[in-house]
Amino acid sequence: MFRTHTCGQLRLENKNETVTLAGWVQTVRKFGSITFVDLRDRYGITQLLFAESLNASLEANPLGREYVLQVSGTVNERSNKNTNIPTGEIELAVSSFTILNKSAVPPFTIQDDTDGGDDLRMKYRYLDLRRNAVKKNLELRYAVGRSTRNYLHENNFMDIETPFLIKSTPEGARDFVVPSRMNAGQFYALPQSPQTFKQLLMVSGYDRYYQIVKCFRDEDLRADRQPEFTQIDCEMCFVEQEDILQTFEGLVKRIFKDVKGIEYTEKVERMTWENAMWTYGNDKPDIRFEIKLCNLKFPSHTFPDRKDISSLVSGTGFNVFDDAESVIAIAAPGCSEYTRKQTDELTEWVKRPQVGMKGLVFIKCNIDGTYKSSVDKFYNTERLKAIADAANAKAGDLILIVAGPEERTRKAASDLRMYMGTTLGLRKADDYKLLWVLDFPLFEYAEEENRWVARHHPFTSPKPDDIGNMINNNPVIENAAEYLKHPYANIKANAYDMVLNGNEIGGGSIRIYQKELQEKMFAALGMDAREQQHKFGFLLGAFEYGAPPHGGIAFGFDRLCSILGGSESIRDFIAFPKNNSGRDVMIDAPSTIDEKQFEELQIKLNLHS
RNA sequence: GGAGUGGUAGUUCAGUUGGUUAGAAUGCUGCCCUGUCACGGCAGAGGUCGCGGGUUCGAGUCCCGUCCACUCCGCCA
Repeated sequence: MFRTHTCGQLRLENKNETVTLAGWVQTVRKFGSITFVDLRDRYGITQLLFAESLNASLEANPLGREYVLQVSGTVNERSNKNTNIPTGEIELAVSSFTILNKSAVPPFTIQDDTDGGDDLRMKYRYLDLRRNAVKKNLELRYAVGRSTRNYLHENNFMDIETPFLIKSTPEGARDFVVPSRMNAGQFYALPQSPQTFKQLLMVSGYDRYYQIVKCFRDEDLRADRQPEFTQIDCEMCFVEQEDILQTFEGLVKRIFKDVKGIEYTEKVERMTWENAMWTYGNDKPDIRFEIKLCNLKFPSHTFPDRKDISSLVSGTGFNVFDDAESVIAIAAPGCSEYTRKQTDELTEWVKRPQVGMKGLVFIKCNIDGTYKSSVDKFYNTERLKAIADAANAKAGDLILIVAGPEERTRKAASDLRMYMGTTLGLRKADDYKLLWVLDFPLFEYAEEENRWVARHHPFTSPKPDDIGNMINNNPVIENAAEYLKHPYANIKANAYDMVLNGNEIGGGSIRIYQKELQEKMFAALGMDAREQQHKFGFLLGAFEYGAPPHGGIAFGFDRLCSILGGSESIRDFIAFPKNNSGRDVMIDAPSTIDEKQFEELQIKLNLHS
């Protein structure tokens, strides 16, 4: 045995015991003839005392940061205790030591507050992982995983592995492909998710399946996206939407309890997709704060059931509003005293290319009940008051109004809402609000191809009421300009997303399990019978043999961990993440391969440029 | 595919209007120090200013190109 205890273990009650520790040198503090060394392992830090008797030995074998050390000695009570660390009441008076391995000087400090930048930390990830801050994140990830497995196991879910080398499918994200040597000229794809396999497991009667599993999507990355990421993937049969919502609210609540010690007792809110878009301009709204959108003007075909109040802003000669497809306001609480500088900053913010607004209109609802707006020329007090009332603004609030094309304006209003929420400190880190978003549209219109694409995926069932509508109508879009009038535009999906503090943490649907409906769906997505057989013959075949009603959900494991860990970036919660360009800068992947490998695969490169 | 920001010592950064020898902190090395725990003190080493080209008497600084990183848009069923 290299050690009798860990570096986080010894306490005052171990006083006078003879022990052996092994670990890494965190710091060396030399005081002439005595030397203090902090020894670190996964469990903590223990201070070592090298007394005068070891001086010569230390000079012969000097210690540096990150040297691997084995030390034996006696546990002493410290004369000066350190209350900042759990082992701070004791120290190990070293009687003998062995340098198990030396270390080069690390390129950055291995501390909670490292001086290393992201790039460097990624390149030396094995050093970064020694840091307490990163270790805590991986521990949290492990805890989330354990909690998940415990809950699902207790609820009769069965962990079943599914293959990674599968078949490329047309819909959805770009596949990572893997050439097959034994089947020259043919390719596997890595799964974007185990979707079809888990459905087949339902057909096989494994009525509750789960897996914490890697998924692969070859798309451009973001701070919160990785080319390979992990999902908590689940499927159940003989269930309706309500059963799934209940089961997986339970899972998330359990994770809160196990990992964060939070009893989430309140009811999980629910909202239709239409209502989310109307009220928050976003299909994953952060409902921790009250600010809501006021739809002063909107296209009637987008929200056919909503009341038109555009007369409040139209017809005063203010062209920006008169000509806009949509005009949306939010009331920022307590901001009526904003200075010119502050409002200018907000204007600049919405004019950035990412937001893309031409400008921002302000109405200050002064404490004294008067109004002051940047468009006083066009709007009298009466109108301003009417707008303020519609926006639910109180005295002391600042109304921000954006105008322009519907989609962009709605997104800008939502972005602005989130920005103000953050700026005003309304998005509190320790506040968690769960939300189900329901009744998504089943289809989206793909302009380039003039056809429907599945918003969720092609296995999602329409709402029961919409099945007839789907079966009995021709999916072909005759008039591209009026695709919104096509019966398919209004079909709702039996799908649901779970949203936590403005993040989509999971999503799923009740699946199609009837062969005919599945064929209709594929046809709606532009697949003829031949292509359907080629791509999904196995699934259609399975549906001929007693497929049960089923549905499921998948949670983004990395993102869930990052939210629970209070971080923006999922990279902090992945042991070996990839950078923005999908590179692993530590092992330098992807890389070229040997000519021999190309020959075996019978593949030739044909690089552009 | 598009937009923006950045790249200067091992590391994190500063660097004025284009002007003498490019700085700070930290880390590193050496010496001193018996109670530190962000130890302290003294001394020292350490630079292809991402790369290429241009403007200029003179470029870390201005211009063009390029590479890399990050953030966002498109994309991510």
